[in-house]
Amino acid sequence: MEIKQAIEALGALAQETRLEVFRLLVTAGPEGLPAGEIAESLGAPASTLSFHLAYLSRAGLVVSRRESRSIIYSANFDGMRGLLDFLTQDCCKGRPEMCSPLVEPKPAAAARRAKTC
Amino acid sequence: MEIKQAIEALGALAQETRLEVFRLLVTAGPEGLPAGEIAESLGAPASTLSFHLAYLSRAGLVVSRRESRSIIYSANFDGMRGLLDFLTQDCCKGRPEMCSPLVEPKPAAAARRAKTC
DNA sequence: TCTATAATTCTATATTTATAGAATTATGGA
DNA sequence: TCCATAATTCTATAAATATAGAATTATAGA
Repeated sequence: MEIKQAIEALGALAQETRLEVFRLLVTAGPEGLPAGEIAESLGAPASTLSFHLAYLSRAGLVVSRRESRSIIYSANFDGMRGLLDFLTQDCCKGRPEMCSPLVEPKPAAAARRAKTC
Repeated sequence: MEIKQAIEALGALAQETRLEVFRLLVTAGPEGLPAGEIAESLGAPASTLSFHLAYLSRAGLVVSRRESRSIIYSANFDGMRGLLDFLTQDCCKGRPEMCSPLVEPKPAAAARRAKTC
């Protein structure tokens, strides 16, 4: 991921409503949620949400698809992974020891990671 | 890291000059760089840089110390790690498989991570 | 103490972002 | 085709951010 793209993604998440939308979509998984449901869930007007969803979409953090009259939004995990990679490599540039272990919230995480090693 | 703090850190990095400052400070390491050198290095006026450095500082991504007449800024790796943890846990909430392996740039990284497992 | 240096804070201005009602577009069913 | 629903785009306005010169503060050396 290049720097311009990273800045766009960072800016997309640097706002309360959008970060909440993203979190909501992450928990919703690949099935996603229709725009209206997201707006209702956050208690914001449809036009405001539409603005934020477009922002997240431009940033590559969510994707959308039409399904009958609804437009379904879902988290773009590849996009998020791209951002995390950018930050990690940026942060660790030349000094990898300073940013790892990246996550160690509870034993389960360590076990999970052990699998991939 | 809580959500307000994460938004501040994301916002701090979501701007070209500040992201460049942070990258510069990461490569500079714990010794850091004086404010003037950072400004000169980026070709921006001192007052502009001061504004951005204060922003990064508020966000917990850099720290400063006075050294004679200079003020030395350095990357706060703990702060950055906090942000990465927040994002990773947020992104992976309920579906950890979607965001790992987080980094796999070259064999060295895998070896490095293997040590921590 | 006086002067030069390093940086910040003050101030004004320009730019970008956010909010939300009104108007518009797209879809599906009667 | 006509109507209701789901969303977006348009528009205006408010709020936050970014830029940079001028003034101020802090430190060190002569």
